[in-house]
Amino acid sequence: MLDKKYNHEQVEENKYDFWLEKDYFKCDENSGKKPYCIVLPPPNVTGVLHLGHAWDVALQDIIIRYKKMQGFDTLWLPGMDHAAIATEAKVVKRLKEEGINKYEYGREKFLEACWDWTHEHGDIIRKQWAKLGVALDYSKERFTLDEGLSEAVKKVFVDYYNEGLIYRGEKIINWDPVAKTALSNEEVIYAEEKSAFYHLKYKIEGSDEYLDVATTRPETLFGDTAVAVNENDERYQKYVGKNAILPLVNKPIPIITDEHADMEKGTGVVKITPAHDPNDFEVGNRHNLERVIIMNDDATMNELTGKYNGMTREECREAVLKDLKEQDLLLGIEPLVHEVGHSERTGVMVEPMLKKQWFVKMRPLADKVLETQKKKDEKVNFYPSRYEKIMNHWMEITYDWCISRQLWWGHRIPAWYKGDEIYVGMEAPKEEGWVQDNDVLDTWFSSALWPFATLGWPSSTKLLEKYYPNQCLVTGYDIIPFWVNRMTFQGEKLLGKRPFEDCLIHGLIRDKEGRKFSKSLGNGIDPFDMVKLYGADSLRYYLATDVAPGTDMRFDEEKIKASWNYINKIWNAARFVLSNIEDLKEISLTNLKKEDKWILSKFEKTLHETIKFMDKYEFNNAGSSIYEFTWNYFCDYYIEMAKYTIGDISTKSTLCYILTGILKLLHPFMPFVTEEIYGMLPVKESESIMTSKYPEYNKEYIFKEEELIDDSVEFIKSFRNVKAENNMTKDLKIMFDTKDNIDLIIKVLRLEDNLIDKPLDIKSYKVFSKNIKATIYYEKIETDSDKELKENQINMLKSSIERREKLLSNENYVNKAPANIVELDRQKLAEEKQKLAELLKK
RNA sequence: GGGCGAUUAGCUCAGUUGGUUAGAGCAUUUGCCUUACAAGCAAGAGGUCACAAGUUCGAGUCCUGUAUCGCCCACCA
Repeated sequence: MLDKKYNHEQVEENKYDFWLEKDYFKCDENSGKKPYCIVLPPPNVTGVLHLGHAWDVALQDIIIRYKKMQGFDTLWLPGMDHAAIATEAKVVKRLKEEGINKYEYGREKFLEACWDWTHEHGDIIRKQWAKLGVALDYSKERFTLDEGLSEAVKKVFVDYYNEGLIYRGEKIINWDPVAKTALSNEEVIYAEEKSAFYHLKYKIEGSDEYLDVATTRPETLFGDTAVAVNENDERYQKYVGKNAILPLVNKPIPIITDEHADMEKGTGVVKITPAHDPNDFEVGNRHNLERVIIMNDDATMNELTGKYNGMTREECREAVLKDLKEQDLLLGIEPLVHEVGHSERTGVMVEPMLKKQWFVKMRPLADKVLETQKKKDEKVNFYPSRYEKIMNHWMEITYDWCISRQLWWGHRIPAWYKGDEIYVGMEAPKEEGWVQDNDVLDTWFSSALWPFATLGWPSSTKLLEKYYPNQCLVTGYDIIPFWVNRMTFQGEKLLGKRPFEDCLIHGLIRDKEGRKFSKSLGNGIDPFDMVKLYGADSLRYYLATDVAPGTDMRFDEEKIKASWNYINKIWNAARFVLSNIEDLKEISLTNLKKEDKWILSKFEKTLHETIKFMDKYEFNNAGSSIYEFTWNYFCDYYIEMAKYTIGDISTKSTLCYILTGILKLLHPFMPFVTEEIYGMLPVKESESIMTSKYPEYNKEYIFKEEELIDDSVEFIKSFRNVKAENNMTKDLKIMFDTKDNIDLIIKVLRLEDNLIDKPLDIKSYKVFSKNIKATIYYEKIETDSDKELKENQINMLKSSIERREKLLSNENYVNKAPANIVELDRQKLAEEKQKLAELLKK
């Protein structure tokens, strides 16, 4: 006998180990079954799992368990990401707390510390996955920095280099002066900041005239090597060819014309700093200007800035402004709010700087994706489809990807230098004197290979053959530019096929007020606190069903409680069923009663809907569909009715059949409790619900309406309504005009002692459904509120009848609207008229 | 400067191709310890679907515009 209350702790204990022991999570690449593969977005080993991860894996587990039960050979491949810059920052911080400096410690020992960190957090993450009950195939687990991935990464680098798709070049890149590394565009977060246009006086050499140069970054003037105006700008033509005097420095720099100078913007005069601005860099190239780097790697000013040497950017700006003012070179300050780039990881203001870095040439790779996305059967299908636009747009505008990072934790770049010579290869050159590049690759360079490198690529393995392309990828929309896009162009370039057929995108989880979860706000919620309080099943069900696909979610603990209540409801329904079917030997759905047929029909309808929603990844809709069936039909009606025929084989069979069906439909959402209850069924097809078959839509159990009890249900509702609205007590009397099909109604409504067969001469109330009619006799003094209620009812009926009559007299409506809709209106009208007549009679 | 999303009951959210009187959970009101469940049962109340105009017999749903909020993208000196 089950406990009276659902005990999630007890239910969830040991189940995961049982599944693992039975190898239920393992794929079977040698089976003839159709493959269904998802690779898990590898969480960073930086930390532990948060609510967002819980959401992400819950969705994937639902898909995997659903597909497995449907007979697919499922592979859900787990793994973790070494997260180069993020992990390195954590390890640096930890060492610092121990008084150790990264550089003094040395590369080798530092990497050891990183591996220690990785193993520690990897263990925690695996335990967390277990708590959530996710069906990951650990025998295939990978790490972005493991041997296989490293080989794949090297191969891509070498091949691309030989093909000209990877090159080393000196360009303006985003420099993180805290992490002291280059960043890609995607790693730069733009945020609005209060700033100003500073109008600087650049005097014309040998004249009293000057140019008004507006800039937001006066401290970069030391790197100016020209001043540009537009060639069509008549205001400044007379100065072109002359020199301007660089303020403070008093160095002459040429006044040039360039298309970059926009007459409409600012004063139309722009200072050119080729080593610290991407646009100016281009201008510099066009005009062969000198590139003067004026900052150190930590973004302090360097020796080229003279007395400002050693100042931070901010200090230097203050000092420069002060000095400019003193020398009457500051024309004005115009307040301005603009977007300033910050490092995604360290939060520091990014410095555009001229650096020699490695790049991936993006245009040909991106074009291939744009081409493929036009082909219906070859494209990545996004759910919701609008996210496809984000990827396509990115492919259109993307430019070369800076992949080198001045870090230690990661895939070291397979390039060696000897003087001016470069060697790129899988192994170090044999000869003496070659020195390997010190840098590592962007962490996303390896994760971009995740859908196939984890399956053995570049070797042609059985896994790769069977599970590539993956069937689905699940991730948040914030990861599309970093990861989804890059997997797509890499997969299509390297394997000639999309990496996954479907891409299910979910939103971000926020706190109750709609704010992002963040350390600084201190609003974080540990999902495992929730697991402890309500169980993993409750948390998963909540996460999977709360919002429509692709939208953000506001965290609400009350809803997890509601999920718990739902499971408790299922638990108790199971308690009733199991305690009454202990002696059931087999399910026999013959000699069915009307109510059996009714619930079976409802179940088939629910199943049909559920499958439709599951296949579209609309778990919220699938969830509601199952919920409604379980609670409102099975519990509220069928179980109540079953109590009166519980001895029948057909009743027991139907109870068992429906309960089994509910458990199966819910299993992907709440694996633990469904496994627990499934294990107690007297008749079942397999040891575990995980290896049972998902129900298939069966028209055999769709019965005709006249064989069902919908009409009785309608009568029951009508009776309860009249009884409650008139505050009737148990001593009401009722006379049935209809004699057929009323036994069940009498039982459910407990009317055995209230039946009479002759009218009484007291106040009466009509109760009826389409086919069943009865009169309640109940004497009660009518109060004002009763009268009001009745009047309201009459008025509502009258207005509804009026509306419908008008509608039905509209020829356009009757002719153009579908016949069944019109017919329905006619029926309703007739019913309403009848009801009104009954009410008015009294 | 482009693009996307949101706006529906007190709160959090659903509403598929336009079609019964717009739904759910929580909260709320009334009545119930009915032998699976009081974390429950039964019955209610609660919404001019942000605004305006349009198409249509019919609009929460489609078209146009507006407002507010949010997000993404973009080299605005």
